[in-house]
Amino acid sequence: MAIQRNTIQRTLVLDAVKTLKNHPTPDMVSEYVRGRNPAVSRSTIYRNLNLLCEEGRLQRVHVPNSADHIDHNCEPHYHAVCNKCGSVFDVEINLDSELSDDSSDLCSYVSCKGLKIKGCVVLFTGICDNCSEESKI
Amino acid sequence: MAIQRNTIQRTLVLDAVKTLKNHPTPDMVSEYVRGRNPAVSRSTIYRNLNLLCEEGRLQRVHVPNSADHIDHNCEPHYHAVCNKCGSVFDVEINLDSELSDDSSDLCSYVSCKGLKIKGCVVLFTGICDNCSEESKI
DNA sequence: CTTATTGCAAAACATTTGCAGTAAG
DNA sequence: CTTACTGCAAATGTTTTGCAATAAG
Repeated sequence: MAIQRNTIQRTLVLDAVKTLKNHPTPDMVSEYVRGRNPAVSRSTIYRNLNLLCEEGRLQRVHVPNSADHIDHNCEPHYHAVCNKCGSVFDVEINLDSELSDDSSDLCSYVSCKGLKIKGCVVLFTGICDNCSEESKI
Repeated sequence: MAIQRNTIQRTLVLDAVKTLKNHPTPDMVSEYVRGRNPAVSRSTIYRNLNLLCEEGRLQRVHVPNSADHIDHNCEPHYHAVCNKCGSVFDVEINLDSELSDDSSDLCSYVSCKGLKIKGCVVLFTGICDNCSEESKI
């Protein structure tokens, strides 16, 4: 079912992701939304994030061993996750590389017996500045 | 804690993954193991898969919206998942491409503000032959 | 003997769902 | 009015954990 009505809950959810800008998890969205309207339920957060992602107004970032993260930027681009704190960052492509923003380009480099490859998910990993600072102390 | 004892349960778990060869989920491992020894508990399956992966004797393949899959082949290589049935396949690199088996090579193509990139996870997606046959019928 | 390992049941975690009530159009 | 949407509570799927009992070395 597509989006047909503009509820205050829906607006709050979309605004939260756009305001936070930090690839929040549904939980972080929930916390932010509840700060402005404590009555909004967790199910509504999840349902609206799902609908907004399906409509292409938000983008989902799957992170292993963690909740999903939500990106307000729907243009194709890569992400990186901190192995310590789980924060998600946007990644920049080096100008002189063969890699493009569109990860499905990688598909032309590979083949697979028994499966027709259509797309590709890439997630970079590392340690964020915050966490590497902490470990120095 | 590292592996120190060779229990029959541990042997059954390792044998299951090596025999099945199809990147089974813990559930599929459990079913196979229980076919040979119904007393083995699910916790033991999980605990042994975790230990064997930590030791580098098995490899874990994270699949979004699905249980993990376990690979008996620990050499670095890429995987693809069927969007319909969730089966996991090994991917072959085209000989004349810049892509190598080691996904961390991709890291040299990108940079990230606020995070030091160390590695990279790649998962190809598509439709397997079985599922595309089914949809033709 | 010692303690790593097991089985069980319960908990944890992220997310979805059934249903009756509410509100957007 | 109609029915998309919400809130709640309960269920789902996957994995982990506390604890007493077992067994590997």
